[in-house]
Amino acid sequence: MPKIDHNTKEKILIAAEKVFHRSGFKGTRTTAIAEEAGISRTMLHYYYSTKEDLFQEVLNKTLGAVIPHLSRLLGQEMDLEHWICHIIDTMCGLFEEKPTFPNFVANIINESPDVVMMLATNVQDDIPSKLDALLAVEKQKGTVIENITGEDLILNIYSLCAVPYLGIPYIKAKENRNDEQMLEFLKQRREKIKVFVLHGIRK
Amino acid sequence: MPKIDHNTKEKILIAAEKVFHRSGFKGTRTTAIAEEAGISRTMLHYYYSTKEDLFQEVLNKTLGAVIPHLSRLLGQEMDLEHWICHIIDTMCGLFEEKPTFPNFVANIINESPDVVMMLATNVQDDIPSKLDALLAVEKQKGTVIENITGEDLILNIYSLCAVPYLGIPYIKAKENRNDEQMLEFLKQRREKIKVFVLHGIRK
DNA sequence: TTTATTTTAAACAATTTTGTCGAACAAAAA
DNA sequence: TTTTTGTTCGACAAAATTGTTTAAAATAAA
Repeated sequence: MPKIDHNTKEKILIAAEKVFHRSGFKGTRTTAIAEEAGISRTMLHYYYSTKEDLFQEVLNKTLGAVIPHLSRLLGQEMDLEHWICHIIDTMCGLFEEKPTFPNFVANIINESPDVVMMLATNVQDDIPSKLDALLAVEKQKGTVIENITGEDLILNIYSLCAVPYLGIPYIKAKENRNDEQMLEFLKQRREKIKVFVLHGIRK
Repeated sequence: MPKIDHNTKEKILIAAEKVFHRSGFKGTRTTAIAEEAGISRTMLHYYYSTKEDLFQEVLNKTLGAVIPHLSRLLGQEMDLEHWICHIIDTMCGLFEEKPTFPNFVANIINESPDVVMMLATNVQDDIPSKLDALLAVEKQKGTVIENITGEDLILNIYSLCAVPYLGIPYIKAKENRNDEQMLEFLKQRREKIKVFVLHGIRK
């Protein structure tokens, strides 16, 4: 039995992920995906019947990639300060692996109300509530400000980590950075975010 | 001389702004703009010859709306702390006026390399450098952390202010907020950002 | 070699999206 | 009133996009 060339199918999925993430569903042309993958548009329909199907695969793959990061995050016991650093490392690690992820999230939020509803009802509140618990400990010790919740905190962290990835083309153009310099910028930024957040909640 | 119905033309531009901001150029259908404006698609071509033209008008209008905010911002002398609060109020005020603005910025950055180049070379560095100057004063006094630049700071502020607007549909769905509750959330968030940022740079 | 699978190119149809045209209509000017 | 100018709509043409089909290679397994 002749084997299937998973390589091409995989190439298409990777290209589709890139293009769908950047441009949303309506904004992408299947031609753009084929070009990105370096194959003919016929091949695209050979492995994935329609644009909708391919998008669904991308959606599954992308959301699936978040799960292991989440469980690794939740499976460890430490104090607030260390856990915040842990969250920032995990989040930036995910974005380094999938730099288009923040774009994808922004796009589906504004394009697919059904997916948003699914996420809003299904996504675990584990992280905000764990943060609330750790915050409560520190508040009693008087080491952190009162007027902040776990939800505020995770929103702050997501904001700080995600925006640089939303603006990569701009940040590169602004200072004429090449890919290597961009990575260095993001590496430094991760550490700066840690300092900023830890100070930001300190009383 | 018969008068022109500026009302319809304006309605189209407002609708186009909304749709282009949310979906980018490739992602928007002129039908969606016409529906949003409550007029027929023919009217759209009557006032604006092509989709490209209309997008250009939206681009001009949107970028034009930023100028007064910027000049109001730069025209005042105050210390670091007050100026940071001033920036946050100005930025959130702009986003309140144009809630789709952060989306628009994210879209053109990933869709229009030419606009990005134009912005990257033309946009004033007034704000980062003014922040640098104010930071230098405070660093000498020893009241703020050393390892932060004006660029870091403005990126932090933009991140914190913009992301909630990128995620409005999600934030509304998550807690079943209506429009009024959403406004209240954003109002409170503005104040929380001020506290967070001021603490975040404090030594 | 023979066979089955993968790949491409080209042509094609179907659908969606964009843009145009002409007739009808309204309102102001003559 | 008639004419002119500006506005609106429906029908239509043109272009772009998606998806299918065919034939012909290239490739890998039997």
